Amino acid sequence: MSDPASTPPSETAQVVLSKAIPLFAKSGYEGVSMRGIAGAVGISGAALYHHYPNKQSLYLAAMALAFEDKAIGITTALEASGTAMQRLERFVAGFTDLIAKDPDFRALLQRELLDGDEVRLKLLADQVFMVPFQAMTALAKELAPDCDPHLMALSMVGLILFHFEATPVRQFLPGTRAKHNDPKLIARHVTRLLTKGMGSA
Amino acid sequence: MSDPASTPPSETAQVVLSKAIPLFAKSGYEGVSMRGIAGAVGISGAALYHHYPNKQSLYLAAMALAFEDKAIGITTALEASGTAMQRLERFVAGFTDLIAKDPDFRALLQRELLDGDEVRLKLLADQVFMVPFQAMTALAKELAPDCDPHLMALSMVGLILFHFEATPVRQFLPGTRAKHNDPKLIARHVTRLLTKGMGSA
DNA sequence: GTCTATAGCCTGATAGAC
DNA sequence: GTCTATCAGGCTATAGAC
Repeated sequence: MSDPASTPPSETAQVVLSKAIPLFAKSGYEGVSMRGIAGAVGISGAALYHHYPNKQSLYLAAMALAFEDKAIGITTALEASGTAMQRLERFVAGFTDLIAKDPDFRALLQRELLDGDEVRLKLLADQVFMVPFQAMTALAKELAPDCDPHLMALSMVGLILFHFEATPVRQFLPGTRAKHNDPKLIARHVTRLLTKGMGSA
Repeated sequence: MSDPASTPPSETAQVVLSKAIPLFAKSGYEGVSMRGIAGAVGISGAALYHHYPNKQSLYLAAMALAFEDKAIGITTALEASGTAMQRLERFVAGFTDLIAKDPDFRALLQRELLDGDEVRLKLLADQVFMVPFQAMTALAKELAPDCDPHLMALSMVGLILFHFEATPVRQFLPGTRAKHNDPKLIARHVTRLLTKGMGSA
């Protein structure tokens, strides 16, 4: 059982989640079977039900682990010292790096946006986005006082995320270069676009 | 059978696709059964196999139909007369409208980016993005000659798309307003961001 | 805590009548 | 072109031994 505040989760229960996360990221909830997870862990399918009452609760626990602590890295860059511009630059670099280095997190994020129910979306919002989002809207108010800060914060996230979402289709589009996969280049591009727009000033 | 260039596809074969598209958009490939599609059409599961040899080919035909003609609306705005700025504004408004008015298309686009194999991604690239993407990079070269046009074109798409992708989670984020769902407002926000950035100039 | 065995259901796909 | 009936196999979940 995964249980809040009574007994600590057993070691195997944690291992199960760590093996399940990449599977769910790659194939989604319906594309992964309990047998498949059990096989990855090295136990039988029935043993899973000793740790989690059903597939849904296992999945929810996996999401909770996959999203754990993700807010911290995003927020620190936003709340660090420096000018608003410097904080923006650090946030873009940091979030780009996070997405680039944790493809499972990115895939699960995309999947939850498509298929998440109220409970799962609230988990995602509370655990990942709530805190940094407020710092982002605050930053937006500073840098672009005449823009809607809510829309601006979403634009920041989407601008970065989409360059990675689009990776699989980019190879079929004209003008692709290997460098377009480089997180550093993407971060520089996004920062420039956010600060100056397309205007060549 | 769905067949290229020999016999025209039967009327039922088309109806099957039009019923399958919203189902695949809502639940994904694995989340939709042949029986489910058959039920939506009003025929038995076995009858489907008279029109399509298996589930995969039915899905592929559904994607081909869902993506049909999507490039046209996107491209016309880009190739219309007027200044580069006017073309950008029309493109953003047009693409935002397309995404807002065809949620199935948006969902299938997201799903293909997550789960599409080479064949399906190439279909998506060729049928939807190839032509407008070239017009977009050309526009980017005009408006932002010192930026990478490939990255800029992707940024335009992602910036618009993400505001709709994020809709289900936005309700749990601070500062949400009903107006943030308005395509016109989103288009205005994106246009402003693309042209001027966050700078309050 | 893990196993084997299995129930009960749903799946994609086929056979053959009409 | 559609039907009913069916197959073979995968699925979640449970029962009960160890």
